[in-house]
Amino acid sequence: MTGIRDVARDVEMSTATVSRALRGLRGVSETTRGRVLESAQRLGYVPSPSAAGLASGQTRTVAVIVPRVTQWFFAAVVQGAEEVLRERGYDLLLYNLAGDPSARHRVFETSLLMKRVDAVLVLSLKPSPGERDRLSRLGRPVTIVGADLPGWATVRIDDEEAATTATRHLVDLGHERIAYIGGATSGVLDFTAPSARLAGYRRTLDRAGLEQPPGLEEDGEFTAAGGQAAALRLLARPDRPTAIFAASDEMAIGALRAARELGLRVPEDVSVVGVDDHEMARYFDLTTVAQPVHEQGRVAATQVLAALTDDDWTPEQVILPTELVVRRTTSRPGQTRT
Amino acid sequence: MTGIRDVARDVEMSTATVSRALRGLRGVSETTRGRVLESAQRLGYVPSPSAAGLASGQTRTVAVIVPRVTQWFFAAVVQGAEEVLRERGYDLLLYNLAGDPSARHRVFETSLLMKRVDAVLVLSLKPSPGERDRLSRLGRPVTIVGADLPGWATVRIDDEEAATTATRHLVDLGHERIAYIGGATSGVLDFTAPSARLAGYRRTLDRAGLEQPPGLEEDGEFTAAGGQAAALRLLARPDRPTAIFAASDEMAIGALRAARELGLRVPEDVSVVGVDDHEMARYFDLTTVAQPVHEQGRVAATQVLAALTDDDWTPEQVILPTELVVRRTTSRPGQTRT
DNA sequence: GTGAAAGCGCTAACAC
DNA sequence: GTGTTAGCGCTTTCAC
Repeated sequence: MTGIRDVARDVEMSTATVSRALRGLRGVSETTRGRVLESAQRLGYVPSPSAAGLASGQTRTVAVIVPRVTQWFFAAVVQGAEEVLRERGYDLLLYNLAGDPSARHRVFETSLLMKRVDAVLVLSLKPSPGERDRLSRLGRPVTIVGADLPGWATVRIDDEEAATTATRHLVDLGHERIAYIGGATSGVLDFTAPSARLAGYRRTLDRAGLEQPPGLEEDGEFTAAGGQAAALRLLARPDRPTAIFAASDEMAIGALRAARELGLRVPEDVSVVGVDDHEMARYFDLTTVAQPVHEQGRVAATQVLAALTDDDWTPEQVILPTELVVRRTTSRPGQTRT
Repeated sequence: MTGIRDVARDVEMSTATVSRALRGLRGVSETTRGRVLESAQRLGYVPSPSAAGLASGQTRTVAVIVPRVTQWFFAAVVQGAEEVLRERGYDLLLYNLAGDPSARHRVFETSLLMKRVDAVLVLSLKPSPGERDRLSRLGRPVTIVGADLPGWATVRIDDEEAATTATRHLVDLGHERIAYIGGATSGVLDFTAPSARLAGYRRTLDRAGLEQPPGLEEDGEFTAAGGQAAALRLLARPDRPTAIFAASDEMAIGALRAARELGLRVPEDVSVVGVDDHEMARYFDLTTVAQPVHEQGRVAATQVLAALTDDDWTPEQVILPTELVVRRTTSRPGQTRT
């Protein structure tokens, strides 16, 4: 296993110079650098991250904590982050919280990340005060995607605005009985989206002067199955809503299925709009409020890397734009789309 | 930053004993272990993976190389692998090949993985001879998911059988013009699935004594968009097929959309069957051949960990079962499902 | 622009 | 059951 000493011996230089040359530091003559690079290449030298990490205190690794990789949204954010990390020579350590209830505690409460990574990306989780405390004790840059947490570096969309856009779209079409499918607005799973989207929905109905009969807000757990169950309850009501705003495309897709099961036509009998622009949304002809998913990952990664490099870096809150994408699951009440 | 020496000093023992106690090695009295654990806890000791890695030559990290995390199939395999790795205290380093054409080369051809990870999981990629050479030179356990590579540890389904199941389902329903949507069977992207599934399709038609008019096999690139384009070509033919077997659910979903665009009813005008049982398949009512995705990840991870632990380990080829899931996109030609 | 030397924080071999 | 002693393979002062 050729090490840096072998290269040093080969070019008849000290390991210090070889190390500097290999890492592209200044203070090495171009001739030397050239010879070192050639030698390293020829000898098949591969640096040891453990040794470099131990000596320098930097691991060139970033932890990405994700609730559930199998959800397209998270996978897409991870992919965006991976791209920029890889570009800059950083590795991505994946912490998937799904499937193990104790995982969240292990990752956040024990400080196992401390000597393991240079920075942390947290996706769609709003750390509790205790968890925030731990995170800051890490003494490492942290960026949170999809949550609103003043004082922390965050990347997200304006969830309330997204919900407003979706709801207003339904209002503008002439709907008056508009139901909402969302998720729990409290508990450990409260990232920002559930409450902010609910708020946007309510406010928009308010502004439109629409009454909000009780029972038109259901919990769909941000999954397709949950959305289906929620929609089944909503659509079975005597005062059936003519439109449903689901706070995520996956729940909206579940709602579409519920409608079909009940023999209801979409959009003639019920309009459905979601949020995300999930990769499958277009195959369902789903009207939705698109958000830049991949881009959020890129921005978040760029952010922590900047924090690692710049001395005078301060946490920034980035808000990315959303856009209504009208497809074929929404129309005026009782009408086919024109 | 408290290190192992602080703990050693605290319990008045050597760092060697503390190290042994912390790692649960035998040869430490229970009393000592107890005191060490308590002390470590109290002092907030966190081990340094870099130091441990340097000293032991083990990183307790496994690389997972995936073509594209945003594809549900890969994300699900990753999730399965992550679960068992995490259980056993291993970290997962994600290498996503999508989005960077040079990534594959960098990961396989340079030996950057060598001192970085203890083992490697490769998903749905069939390494070229050169890449295989590099991989074995790593001197680390490697398991390949979704490819058939004698001599290597692999986990997969019987792709030819899966294709046979799907095709025979269509034959049994009475279809005679059955088209196929698959992917390139050569080039760097040739994992086993494309060619094996094509073979299964052809063989089944043969056995059924069905002629295979040319032009009924199309490339859908294993994506929904590709499947849609392929189906558009197939369904525009004068001798329109009455059924389509798509080698992945994502392509099948694209085919469903193509049918809808052309005003064709599914399954009355055209039946469609896929492979995978994608999480969205049931929302499309898609008939498919289900494979245990998550489980393949678990088995693969279990395999490399076994290789790491057992001295007398030999590469094993694991084949997991598939199962036909009949939903509503297939029927007798010209008929609604009964 | 380059080198010498001192670690980084652990683990492992061997001694007792 | 526990301690001593060498490193693991780099990076980083501090000299020159």
